Amino acid sequence: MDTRHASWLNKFEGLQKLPSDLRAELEAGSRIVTFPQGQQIFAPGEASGDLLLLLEGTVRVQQKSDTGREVFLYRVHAGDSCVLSTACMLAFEDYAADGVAETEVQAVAIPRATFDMLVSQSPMFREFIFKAYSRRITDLFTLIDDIVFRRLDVRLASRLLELADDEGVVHATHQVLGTELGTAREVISRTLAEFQRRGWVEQARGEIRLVEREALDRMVRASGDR
Amino acid sequence: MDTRHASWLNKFEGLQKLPSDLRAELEAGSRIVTFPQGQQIFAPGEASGDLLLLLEGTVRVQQKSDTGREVFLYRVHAGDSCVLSTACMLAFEDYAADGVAETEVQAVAIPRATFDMLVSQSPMFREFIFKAYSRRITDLFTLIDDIVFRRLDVRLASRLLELADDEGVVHATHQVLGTELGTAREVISRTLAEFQRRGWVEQARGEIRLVEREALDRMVRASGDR
DNA sequence: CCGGGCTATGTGACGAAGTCACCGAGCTTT
DNA sequence: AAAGCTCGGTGACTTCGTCACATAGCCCGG
Repeated sequence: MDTRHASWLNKFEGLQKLPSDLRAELEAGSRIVTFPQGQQIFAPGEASGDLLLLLEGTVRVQQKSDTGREVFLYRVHAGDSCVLSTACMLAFEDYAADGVAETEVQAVAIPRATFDMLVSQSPMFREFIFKAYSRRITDLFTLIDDIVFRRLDVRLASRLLELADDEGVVHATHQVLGTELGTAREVISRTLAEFQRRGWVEQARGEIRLVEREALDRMVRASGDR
Repeated sequence: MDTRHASWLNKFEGLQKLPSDLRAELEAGSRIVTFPQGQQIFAPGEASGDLLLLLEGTVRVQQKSDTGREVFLYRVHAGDSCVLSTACMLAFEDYAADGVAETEVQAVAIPRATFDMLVSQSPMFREFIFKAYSRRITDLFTLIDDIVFRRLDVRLASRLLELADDEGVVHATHQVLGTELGTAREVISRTLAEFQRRGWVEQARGEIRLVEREALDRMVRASGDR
């Protein structure tokens, strides 16, 4: 292994301190893959067989309902591992979630054999994996909590702040925001109209400019933070 | 190890075929514990340090919200492992879920050291654990799907059928059903009143008698099953 | 540069669900 | 039997989801 180049391993906090023999094996026993934007990365049917660690880009994981609507579940960022693909790997029964590349995605694909080897040999790697699982589970807990208890305007305000770019502009249609929050487009339209009326945002087709971040922030803050 | 008595290992489908040396180690390196009904089994603060496998009884896992209300997340049955306790084990940051013994509970407590040993030595045990994680995650997916998309009357009907005993009686207060479904007591009261008006159930303090299981069943069936 | 045809957004009416305030009815305790 | 609790019932109101349909911005071929 070439030790001059910055190994992708350094992107993953839990893996940086792996003993060097395992690092080498991991690098040798995996490969780097890329997906174009919009590509379906995993789906109920097709078991990929690899564990994916994201280097670049984001993957959105969402649930298709029978009724055709979709709920956003969580987002996998660079530096995260996509543990749901291990569920795929184990060919675990019926689940309706699928993962889509939101941007172009670069990831490390660790095949089952390498994965098994590492899990058995390295307590550190195990911890990495288990932490990833726990994190997903706790994320889902807070999502449920949000859906059940928090008001929609607060959730929307909070999400807008998250999604805004450096200029304070969110590039997303009302429809997209709707599925992100598990609600209907109309509700988003109405809520945004209200924000606009208060002078907090300005809207154009496909984008929302945050004019008064502070106001949005205050709204979020006023209801149990997060 | 005494091989005449039925080992608790046989209660767990994924563990029955463990090689006998590992079986022995597992039995030796773990202990059986019991909790009285109502006992808190794990909570955000206290990391128990053990992985629990349930032999008898049920544990309800729920999320406390800041506002004081609670959401039911899932139920751990006999034969399941309580993987969230591994999250505890790893002392994983902030999560607000806690586990309570619904009945008297008997479980196997596997300490961290034994757990580590088994994970590293047995692919079968690994699969057992990973499947347990995946199962929890997919359960949470369907819970979210339910909360977002299914009508409350359908969810209630379905839950009543699940919770009914052999005589078709559900022993639970409206409040309890409310938190099970992540909704308010009043809503449950109203919905049950409607069921009663239709002659599907009869109510007494703290119990609901299902008179027309078929009707409830039909209602569930009529909306995308499950 | 004009007019389809697409996609994004606006709106009103209504139904379903959650919230609040308060009441009364049953069980328990003393 | 009275006090005190838990459980359940009810009306008024708000928020949210759904449906149907209108309008507005955008792209593209002619």
